[in-house]
Amino acid sequence: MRARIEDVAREAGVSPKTVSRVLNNEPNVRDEMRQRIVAAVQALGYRPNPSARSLASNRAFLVALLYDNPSPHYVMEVQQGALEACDAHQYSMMVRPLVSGAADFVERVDALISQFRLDGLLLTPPICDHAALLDLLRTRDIPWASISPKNYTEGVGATLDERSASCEMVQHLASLGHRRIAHITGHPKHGGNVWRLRGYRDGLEQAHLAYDPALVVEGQFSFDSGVAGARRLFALEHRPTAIFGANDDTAAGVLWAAAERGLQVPKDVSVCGFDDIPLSRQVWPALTTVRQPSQDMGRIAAMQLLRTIKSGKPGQMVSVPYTLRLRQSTGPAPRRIRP
Amino acid sequence: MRARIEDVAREAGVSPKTVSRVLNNEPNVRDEMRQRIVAAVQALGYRPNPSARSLASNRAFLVALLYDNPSPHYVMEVQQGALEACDAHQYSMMVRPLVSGAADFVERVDALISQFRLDGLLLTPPICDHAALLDLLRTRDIPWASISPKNYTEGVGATLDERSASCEMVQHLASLGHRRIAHITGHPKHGGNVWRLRGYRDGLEQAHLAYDPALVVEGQFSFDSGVAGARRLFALEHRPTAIFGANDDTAAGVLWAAAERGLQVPKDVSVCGFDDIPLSRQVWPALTTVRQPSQDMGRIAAMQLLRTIKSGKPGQMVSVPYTLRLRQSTGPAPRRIRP
DNA sequence: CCGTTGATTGACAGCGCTGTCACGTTCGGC
DNA sequence: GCCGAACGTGACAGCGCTGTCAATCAACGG
Repeated sequence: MRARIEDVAREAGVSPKTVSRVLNNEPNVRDEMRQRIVAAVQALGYRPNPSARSLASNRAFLVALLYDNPSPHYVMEVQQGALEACDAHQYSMMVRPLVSGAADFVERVDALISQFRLDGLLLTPPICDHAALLDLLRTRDIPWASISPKNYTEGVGATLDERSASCEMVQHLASLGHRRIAHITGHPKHGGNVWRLRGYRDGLEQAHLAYDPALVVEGQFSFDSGVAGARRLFALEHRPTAIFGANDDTAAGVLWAAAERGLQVPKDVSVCGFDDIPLSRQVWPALTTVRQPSQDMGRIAAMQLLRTIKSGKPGQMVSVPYTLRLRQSTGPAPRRIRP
Repeated sequence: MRARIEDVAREAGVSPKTVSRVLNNEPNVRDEMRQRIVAAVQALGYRPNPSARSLASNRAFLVALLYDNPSPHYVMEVQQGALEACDAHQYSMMVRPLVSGAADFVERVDALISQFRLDGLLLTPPICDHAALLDLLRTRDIPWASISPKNYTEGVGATLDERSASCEMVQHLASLGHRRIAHITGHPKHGGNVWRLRGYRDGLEQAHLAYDPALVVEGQFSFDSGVAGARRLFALEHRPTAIFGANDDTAAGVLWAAAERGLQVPKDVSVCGFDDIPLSRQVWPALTTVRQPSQDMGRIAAMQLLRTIKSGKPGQMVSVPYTLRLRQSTGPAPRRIRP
C-alpha cells in the first residue's frame, strides 16, 4: 500500500497537519521542520491522494480546457502547453470538446463545473468570447483564463497582437508590389477574426491602398471556406494578385482553388495565412504565414489561471510575440494578369 | 450547497447505502425501490461527489489516454471518441502526451497510475506495443485497451485490418497499369507499419508483380520522411510510377517532393496514403487513401476498456471496417517515364 | 518580571461516499 | 410446515486528507 500523510508525519516526527501545511505551502512552519518533512516525503515517495485532498478541502485541484475548434493542431498545441503548466503546479486538467452553438451549451458547462467541482476554466476561441458563459462564470465566481479573446485589454490569459501581425503581413504583400490584396475572413464568432480584419485594413492604409469591399469575402477559418472564398475571388473581373487567408486552413484552401483553376502560386497569385500550423509547410508551395506560439499561449494562460486560483487575485493578460514566416507562397506581383 | 447522498436517501425514504447501491448498479435492490430512488435523484438533481466516491471505494472512475503521436488529427479523433464512451459510462478521462522513447517512460506511467489511481489505460500506437509498459500493467493488474496494436489477435481494444487495406490499395494501383509501385514505410516502432508493409507485399503478389527492395524506403509516418523518401525514389534510374505512403502525412510529403521536382500527379506519378486525415483533402491533388474511422476506434476501445474494468472479465478486440477513398492523386500509369 | 502578541504545532472532527457485516424476509425443496 | 439459502436493507466505520480551534512557546514592551 502507498504511503499516507500519516506515514510521512511519523517518519518526520511531526503531526499530519504539519505535513499538510508543508504540502500546501502554507505559512507558519519553521524552515528546519519544512526541510525535515520534505525529506520524509522524498524518502517515502509520498504523493497526496487527490480524492482525499479535494474531499477535505472542497477544492478539486482540477481545471478544464474547453474547446470548440475545428483545428486539431491548434487544440493539441494549446492542450500540451496547458498540461505542462498544470503538471508543474500539481493540478490536473481535463479537456472537453463542446459545441458552443448548442442551445444547452451554458448548462452543460455549468454541469461540468458542479460535477467535477472545477477550480477554473481555460477557454479557447470562440468559447472565450461567449458572453452568456462568461456571465455564468462571474456569477458562480469561477476563475477562468482566455486564449486569444476578442477583448484582450482585460481579463486573464494569453493573447497575441493579431492586428499588428496582419498589418505587417499586408505590408509585406504591398512591398512585393501587390495592389489588389484580398482577404478571406475568419469565423465571425471568433475574436481573432475581428483583429485580423482590422489589421488587414491597417495594412492597406499604411501602404496607401484603397479598401475594396469586393476583395473581402467571409470565411470560417476552414479549408473549405478558403476554397469557396478563393473561387469567388478568382472569378472577379479584376482579380486580386494576393490573397491573405485569415488562417492557414483557409490559405490552404486558396492554394487548392488556385491549383484547380490552373493558377500558379506565387507567379500568378500570392497566398498567405496565419498561425503557422504544420499544414502550412506541407502544402505546395509552402505558405507564408504568421507564427503563433500556441503551445506557449496554452502554458501561459494556464499559469495565469492557476495563479488566479491560488492567490484569489486575478492574473494578467500576457501578450506573446509573433513572427512572420516568409515562405514560397508569396512573391512579386505579376505584371499582367492571366485570365 | 449541493445535494448529498443523504438528501436523496431522505427524499426517497431509504438509507444512504441503498441509494449508493442504485447509483452503482449493484444487485439486490427491489425494482420499486430502485425507481423511487432514481426519481429522488432526478428531483434533487443529485450528482455523486467523485472525490468522495473514489476515496471510499478506492477506485478513481478515471482512465487515461496515453499518446506519443505526431499526428494531432489522429489523436484528437481518438480522444473525442474515447471521451464519448467515458461520458456515457460516468467515467472521466485524462489525456497524457508522453515520449515513449524516454528512459523513464515506464516509471512515468507508473507514477501516473499511482498518483491518480487510474482504473485503466487507453493506449495508442506506438505505446500500445511497448513491451516493458505492458509488463508493468500486467504486474500491477491494470486493465488496458489498445488501438491498432501490432498484435491484434489478442488483448482488448479496436483494430483495423491494415494488411488487407494496404493490399487492396496496391491492387488498385496495379489495376491502373502500374508495375513499379514503391512504398515508403511507417515508423519501425509502430505496429501499423508492419501490417501495411505486409499488405503492400500481398498486393504485389496478387498482381503478380515482383517485390523490389529498391522500391521500399524507410519512413517515419511523417511529412518530412515522405519528402526524403520520395526524393530518393525519384532519383532512381528506373523510377516508380506509383508511390504508396504508409500514411497520409508521408503521402503529402511525396506530393510535395513531386511538385519540387516538377512531376505532375497523377500524370507522371500516382500517390496514395493511408488514414484519410483532413490533410488528404487539403493537398493538391486530393489524396487517394484508406479511410480509418479513428473516432469510432477510440470510442470502441474505451467501451471495451470500461467493460473490462467493470466486469473484471477482459473485453474484446474489435475489428472496424476500412474503406478505400479514391481521389485525384492516383491515375493510369504513364506510358513512358519523363526524367 | 509579567502580560500580550504572534508564530508554530497538534488534536480532533468531518468532507461524502462505500465496504462490511448484521439482521430480517422470502423462497424452494422435502 | 420446517430448514437452509438467497435476497433486501440498514447501521456503522473509515477511506486520507484538511479546516478549526486550542495549546504551547518565543519575543517584546512596560
